[in-house]
Amino acid sequence: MQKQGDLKIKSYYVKKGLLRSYTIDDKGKEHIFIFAPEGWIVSDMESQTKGSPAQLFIDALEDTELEVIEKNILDQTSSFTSTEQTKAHTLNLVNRISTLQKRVLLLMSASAKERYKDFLITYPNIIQRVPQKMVASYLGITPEALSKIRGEMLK
Amino acid sequence: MQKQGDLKIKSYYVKKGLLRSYTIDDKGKEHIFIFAPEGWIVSDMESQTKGSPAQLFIDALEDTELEVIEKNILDQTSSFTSTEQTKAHTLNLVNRISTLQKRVLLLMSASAKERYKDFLITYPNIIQRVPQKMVASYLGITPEALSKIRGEMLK
DNA sequence: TGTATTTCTTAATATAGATTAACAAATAAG
DNA sequence: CTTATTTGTTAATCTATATTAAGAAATACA
Repeated sequence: MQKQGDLKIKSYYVKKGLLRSYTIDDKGKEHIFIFAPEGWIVSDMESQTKGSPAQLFIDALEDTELEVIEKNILDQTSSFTSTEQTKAHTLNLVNRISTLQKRVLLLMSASAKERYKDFLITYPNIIQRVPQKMVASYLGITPEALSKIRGEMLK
Repeated sequence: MQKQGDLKIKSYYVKKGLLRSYTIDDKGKEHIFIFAPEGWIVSDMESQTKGSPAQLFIDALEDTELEVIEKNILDQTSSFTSTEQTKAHTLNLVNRISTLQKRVLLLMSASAKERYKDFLITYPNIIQRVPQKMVASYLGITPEALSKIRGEMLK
């Protein structure tokens, strides 16, 4: 009984609080993939398939209450999951792909200011809750650059 | 019988040839998400869930032979799919997420030259098969910038 | 409380990559 | 073939963002 292709995916529903999921690059710099405030779902996913595309970390930026909504869907040992669960799960993955694709597109085609505006729409009233340097880390720019952009936008 | 959450996902195995999947941004510029040479799998996915994150196009850069490997997994009408198929499908999605995440990370943390090197590793011997301007489009830089980078790398 | 540490702002300078332009090389089309 | 169109190169200039630095504001800490 081989274990190849074994996948661990856990998804959490954020009932209260705020999470971030991020990586650390070669140079030791943090890069935030998503923020997850109330109502969002985060997946803690780790694929053994390819050479690991840098580990993902998740941590709480506020006191947070979570609810585990699915677990180890593809685990070879514990086999049975309902179709409903599978559907919900797949929907999750597809949404995640959409989000990431949009992110790639924005990084390739939009200026830092445009990306910041998109951030404000994607995460309304989160700006008050996270330090600006983390927003910068999400946007892929330096805190200084973000500060300047915000300054410009006040006119 | 409602249709909410209806998802269409088709995946193709590339037996021969070469595909590209790309978007067109507001400014009319093309941005390539992935190349798919022999042995790769492309998903033509369209989620009705959120405000469409820009349509994805797929087309062939060479005469290409495809094999449909899964279809409409979550289609509400045709319900039955084997667990095996579901697993393969999920694996697909997860791989796609890994790839996209790596892409986001590279766009945020690496220079154009570093991304180009990564491209060469990810797609060995594809450079001969696609026009340079498409590689540039994949990297998120201009053809001029890529030309310059290639020039520098020859020393 | 006051002091230390972290975060944010502002400004000067540096740099990667965009833009523009002109030309060369390759490919397509008559 | 000959010409027209697309693709790639090179170089000059411009611009967005990084880097560095120093001070201000906020937060944590003793």
